[in-house]
Amino acid sequence: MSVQSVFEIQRPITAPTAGRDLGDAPLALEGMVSSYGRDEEIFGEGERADEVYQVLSGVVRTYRLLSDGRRQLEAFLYAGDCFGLEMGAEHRVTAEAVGDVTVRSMRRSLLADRAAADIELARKLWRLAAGDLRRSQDHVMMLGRRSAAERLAGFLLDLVQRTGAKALLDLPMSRQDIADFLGLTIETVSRTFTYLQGLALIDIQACRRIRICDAQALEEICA
Amino acid sequence: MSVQSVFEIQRPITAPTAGRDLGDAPLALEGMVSSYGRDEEIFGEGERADEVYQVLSGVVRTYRLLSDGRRQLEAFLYAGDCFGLEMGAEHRVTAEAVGDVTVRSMRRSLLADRAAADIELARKLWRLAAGDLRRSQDHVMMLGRRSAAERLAGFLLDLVQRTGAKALLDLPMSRQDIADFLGLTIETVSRTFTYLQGLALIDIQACRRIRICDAQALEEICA
DNA sequence: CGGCCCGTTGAAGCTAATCAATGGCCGTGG
DNA sequence: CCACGGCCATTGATTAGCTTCAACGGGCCG
Repeated sequence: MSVQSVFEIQRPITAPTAGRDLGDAPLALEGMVSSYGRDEEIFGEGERADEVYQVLSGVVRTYRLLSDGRRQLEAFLYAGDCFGLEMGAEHRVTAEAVGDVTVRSMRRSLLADRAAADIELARKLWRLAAGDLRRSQDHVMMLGRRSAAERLAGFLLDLVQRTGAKALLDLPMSRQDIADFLGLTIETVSRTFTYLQGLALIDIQACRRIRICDAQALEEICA
Repeated sequence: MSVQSVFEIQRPITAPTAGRDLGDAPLALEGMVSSYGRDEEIFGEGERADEVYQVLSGVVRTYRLLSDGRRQLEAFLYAGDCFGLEMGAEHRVTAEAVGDVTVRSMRRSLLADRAAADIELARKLWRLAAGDLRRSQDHVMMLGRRSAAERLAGFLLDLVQRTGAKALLDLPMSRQDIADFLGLTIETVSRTFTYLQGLALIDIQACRRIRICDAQALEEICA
């Protein structure tokens, strides 16, 4: 990890942030900017949660491990997304850079102070938590009693929506990451990619470059 | 559904509510009390989310349906738990009474007004969302790539913790409810109950009355 | 050019789903 | 009080889908 600057000027974050009902500007943290390389840990499960983070560029994954080594990914975070904001004293997940990543971090205590004085900020934090909740609930829907094809189709469509990509999807994450997010094995994910390509719903131009050929059919698969 | 009274005096809710870090009293809504019978709908997915609810007695289930009829339960709500608090205009889940239930409801707009003035209330609402998020994330962990025994063991232990039961668990919900919560079929849930009894970890005194014989072994199963 | 990592593909095994039948509990009515 | 019917849970037999184990391939970097 390398620290690049402290208290830079806030640039508006252009990435889509989940819930948007009342006209609310996306949250922008203020604090120092850091960089992380591929697979580098930003914070670990169980560490003190003193800092809150926001992705500036790249993609971050959060996950928890079971005692036997199985890994469950909780989320992929894109530019604009915040993470590491805990109610308790400790981080409940590990956060790692999927590829090269830059993040802005802010002291949690500072954010709490601001929120105590600024009702608008408090509201934003609430929306943030609610947005994460919504995400997590959608994740539950994706895992319970769904076939591999349903899970992968849903995953791809979610990525399309989040990244604003029209048809050409760049997957920053490995097959293993996808498998651990969807509760499948890497082999099943790979086979399911091939299967969807066989249906002409996607085109695997490279293993991390997917063309969405028939988004509507993918939606139908999601049921 | 039957309305019983309006603006009753608030009684302190004694049920355990998830996160508890700073000394915070549990949230108590103010509003009218209603009763619902078994399987009665409190609100439906897609309806306008004008009211927020808190369970006074009984158990409530929330779920979403897929187009082919599969049902994914999101949560079981016990006394003290709040539900129906949405960011958007519509309810994202359906809420039903598992058995006989009484709830207190409050106009969302009223709650919003209070929260705008009362920073302490706003904080409570945030904690509430954060608690729900934590629950949902635990649910994700329970669904991704876990065996039926792991899921059921985790479910039973979660119930023990939430209800404060020592060893004798009263299950208010049907096997179908459990199956739809855990992403399994009713047959698998039933077989897994039998399997855990075979290991002498539980004793099925009646199909809705379970004695936890070896909580530690159940925890080990959860991995 | 060679090695390594990641992804794909193949074959066999296993877990949970599906299809089907039985059993037990409870409320109703004879 | 007992018989019947309906609902829920359990159990059995079979099937389907995913995992596991294994080998191969292809791209990237030294």
